[in-house]
Amino acid sequence: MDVVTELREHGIQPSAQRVAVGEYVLSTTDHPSADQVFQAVRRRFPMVSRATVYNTLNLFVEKKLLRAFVLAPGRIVFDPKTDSHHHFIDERTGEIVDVPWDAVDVKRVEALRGFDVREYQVVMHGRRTRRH
Amino acid sequence: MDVVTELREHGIQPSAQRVAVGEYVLSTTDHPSADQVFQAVRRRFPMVSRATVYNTLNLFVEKKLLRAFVLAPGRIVFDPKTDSHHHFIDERTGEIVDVPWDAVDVKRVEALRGFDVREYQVVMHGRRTRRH
DNA sequence: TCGTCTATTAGACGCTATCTAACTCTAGAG
DNA sequence: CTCTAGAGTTAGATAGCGTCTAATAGACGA
Repeated sequence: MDVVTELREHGIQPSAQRVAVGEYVLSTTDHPSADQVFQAVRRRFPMVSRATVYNTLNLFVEKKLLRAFVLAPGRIVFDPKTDSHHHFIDERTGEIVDVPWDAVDVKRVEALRGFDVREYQVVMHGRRTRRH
Repeated sequence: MDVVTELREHGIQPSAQRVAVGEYVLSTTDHPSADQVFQAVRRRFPMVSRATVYNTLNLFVEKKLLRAFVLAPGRIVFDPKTDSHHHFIDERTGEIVDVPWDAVDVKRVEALRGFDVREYQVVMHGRRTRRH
């Protein structure tokens, strides 16, 4: 889908900078950090400022175009997959891989006493044995 | 168990500072950040330095007295429970609560193709409906 | 006691993210 | 079309967290 349309559908005014950020971050599977997004966007639009990229990413998260995922201290990474899925983190490379929701069975989360669980995911650590 | 003994059993030379850090962090269920540990320890030992607290926490993690979790932005959180368990994060207060391993069923993680999963946990977000 | 290795310290540093104040742009009213 | 208010962007300052450095202090065996 067109990025401009996608922004409008989520109630976001599509400025040039927002489209530039969106074109990069909404089509990657790399789980980039905010600064990686900043560097990537600046390659095409050298006048874009750090503040705008951070503002835009936070806006996208607020408007549910992106999800933020906390990987390491001081490092939030962004994920354009807004449907539920799990994450696997390679302990050697730090690489983050999406794991399909159905690949793992999780039961009884909803029945937890004393908690109203709105969302959850399984976070796995280990080593990748082969590419997909 | 005595903190001094616990340190020795994990191959850690028990200095005064390490015992002070250990007495606080090994007996709390609060999931404190490194800086919270620093503030708490400094209340009792005002001469202790930030670097020592950070060094000590990293040493404890390395020696498996603690586990470090990155669950909230910009915050490593330390957890003296070294047995497997899950985590629930209250989206209003940021409070982190341990969830017993058996409270949730997770199946098929070991069978994931292409991944050697060494450890995993379920991270839940939502609202707490009552105290335990 | 001496010497060496370990531990601690204050402060500097680096990185990430947010804030500030000035500016530029845009959309809508008239 | 012009004007204006609000939205968006900007560079740079600032804040928070964690690590590093160089010097000092302490512990332990010979």
